[in-house]
Amino acid sequence: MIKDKIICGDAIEEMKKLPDDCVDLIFADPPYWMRVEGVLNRVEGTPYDGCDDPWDNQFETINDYNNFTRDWLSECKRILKPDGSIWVIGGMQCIYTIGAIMQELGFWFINDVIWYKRNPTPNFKGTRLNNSHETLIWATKSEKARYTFNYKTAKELNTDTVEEEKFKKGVRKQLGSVWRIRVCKGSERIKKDDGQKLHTAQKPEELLYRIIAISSNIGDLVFDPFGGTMTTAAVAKRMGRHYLSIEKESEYCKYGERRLNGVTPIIGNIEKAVFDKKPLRASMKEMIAAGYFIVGETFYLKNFTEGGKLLSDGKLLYDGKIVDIHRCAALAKGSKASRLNGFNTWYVLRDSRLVSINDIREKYRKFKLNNG
Amino acid sequence: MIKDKIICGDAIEEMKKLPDDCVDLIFADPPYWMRVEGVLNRVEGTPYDGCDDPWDNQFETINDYNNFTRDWLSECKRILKPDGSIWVIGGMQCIYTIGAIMQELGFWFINDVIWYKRNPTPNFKGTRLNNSHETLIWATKSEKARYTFNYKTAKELNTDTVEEEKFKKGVRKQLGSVWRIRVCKGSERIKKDDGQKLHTAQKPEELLYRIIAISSNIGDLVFDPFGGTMTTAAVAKRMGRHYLSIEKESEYCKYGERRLNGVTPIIGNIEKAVFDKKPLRASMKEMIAAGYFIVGETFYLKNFTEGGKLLSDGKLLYDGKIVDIHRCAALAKGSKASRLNGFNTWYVLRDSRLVSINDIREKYRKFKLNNG
DNA sequence: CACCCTTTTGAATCTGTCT
DNA sequence: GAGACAGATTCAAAAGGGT
Repeated sequence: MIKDKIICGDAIEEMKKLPDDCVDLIFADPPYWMRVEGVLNRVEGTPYDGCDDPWDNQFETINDYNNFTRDWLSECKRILKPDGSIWVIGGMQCIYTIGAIMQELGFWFINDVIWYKRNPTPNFKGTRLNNSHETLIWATKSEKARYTFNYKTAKELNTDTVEEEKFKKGVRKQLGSVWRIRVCKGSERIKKDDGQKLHTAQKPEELLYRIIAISSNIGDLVFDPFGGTMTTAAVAKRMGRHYLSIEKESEYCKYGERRLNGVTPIIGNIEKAVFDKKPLRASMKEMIAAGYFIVGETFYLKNFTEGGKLLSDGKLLYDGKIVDIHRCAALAKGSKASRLNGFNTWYVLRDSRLVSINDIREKYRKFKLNNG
Repeated sequence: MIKDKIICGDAIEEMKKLPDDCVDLIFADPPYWMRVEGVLNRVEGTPYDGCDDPWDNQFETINDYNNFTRDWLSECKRILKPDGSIWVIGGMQCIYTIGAIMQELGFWFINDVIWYKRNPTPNFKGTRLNNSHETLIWATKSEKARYTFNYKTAKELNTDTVEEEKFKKGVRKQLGSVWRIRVCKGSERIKKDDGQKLHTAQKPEELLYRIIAISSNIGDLVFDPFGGTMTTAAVAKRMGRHYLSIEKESEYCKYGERRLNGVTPIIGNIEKAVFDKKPLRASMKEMIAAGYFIVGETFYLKNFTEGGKLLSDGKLLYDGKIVDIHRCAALAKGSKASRLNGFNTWYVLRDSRLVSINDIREKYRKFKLNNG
């Protein structure tokens, strides 16, 4: 499989050369149909294509744009792995068409995400509200897909709803669907040799950083059909992912190669998604067999209330009934719920002191990790 | 024309009975088609009382939903005045379908607006990003529509990007497309006589307040095809607009009537959009005719420098040339500009003291307002 | 009345893996 | 594919109750 490459060519034609189910993550920033001027533009307004190209003429009507959208999305769906996911970004001119076609093609939406710009261009004319956001759609190929979502890593990155001071102290909240991110400006902006900016719609690296951190793992292949300034590829490489980007404009490809050559991977906890690593499975039954719990011993609540006697199958005898530790937790606490997390509820006596069964489980997991 | 009424019946059928081009503003909160199944438990185990409305889940396929959407939007387009506008709200499950169909029907998008919820329901299971927004589309029937947009009123209402303290001091910034508004909870929520909430998706009054303040004027007719708890009608009535709402559920209509009976109009500067009121036109010529200026009198700069003699057509004789007061201001101040604002430049003698001609114009405007 | 602590609740496509 | 079972999971705001 081709990877870590920029392909200079037409997105749809080049995608057709790729095999089925070959990429883990797609980020797409497609051209959009601006009906005001009848010119095909990127979000924020730069012309997408040279006007001498006959490819332009396909976009004379909204119907042509729909067909184009359906074509590239269909190819994306084909090359995306069953458990992979896709992000598409767009402004109000195109995102509704794109979203509707995605649903028509069977894509299943995980979230739509708002990029709420910290420093949008003001609307000088005062004829409408200042357009200060763009929309991203995050989706899978099907409802059943078990997509990568590094929930805790996302939480770790959440600067949107936690004030800066609290954030520094380590306070983290569940990440939401509105992301406050700066527009790409200053030194981040790729300049041509003549000092002019290469592209007016260059996406900020922070946006791609979040997307890749949240929805992919180290070593995954990140694909971008409309590579542009190669932000997707650059951030993917920096984060230890593989990349593959298609771009039609040879000038963008040239500067993109140069940009990618300057990127060195930096792999930290976020990149490795260590917060989301799943612990070893540890059933009560096997912990009893390993001697970490003793059949017949009493389980207590934190306040020393007796909560049941341990049976050999890992369940508890409580009030004459045999129930699992989670159900028993709900009963003992008088909860309306049928089950509560037993590991956060129960304590046992060790050296005359109460010890959380969760702590004991952690010890067992370390043992299991070291001893096969 | 029917107005200030709740119509109990099917939205599409009842709209068909209304004439063409009869409403100024539409707010539509259609069924979202959430596709929720089963019971969702909170972390503590209690069930979440979400959207179990059969009305929301009546659609079998995307095609059914598309057809329904196309039907009600078509009727909305027909009854909306040529210079009116429409707001439609939806979540990620439906807004892309809605937006695409609106564009297909020829609606012209002014803005899409994000309702960024201050207190969204968290994602209890950590399965995806916390869905903390809904999307509104604001559109007209055609590109040519001269829609109402109270720009300065919008700015006046902007609490989203100005910190509270500065806001209190009167600092205002251009209103953007992301609105930070609380979810409707607590005492604002309409309760049934048994104490249960009437409706699972009651919209906050603040949201409607902004919409109506920004995109309508006193006396306009505000229409809502899916009235629900009648928030649209209630806020419209409070703001001195006429209302017309359709609702299928007779229970909602009953409580809606009760709610509307309790509403008294409160008309302030926001409601009247005074910030956006254009001042009366007042030409020099008509002010001379009304005796506010005397032909032949001298116009002075603030420092008593003579700046020209007033002619009968309202122009000034300056340095042997006949020029208008704005051009003359530039000449007299030696400015590089060809024209400066003459009303801020010139003074005339009244009772031996210099008086700004702008103050005299204000007096004249007051007179004109009171005397036709 | 002020303050503090607890309880309630909001348009939600809301579990994963092994047998 | 169904069933068993292990394991992981929430935030802001307002209402209500007690001191």
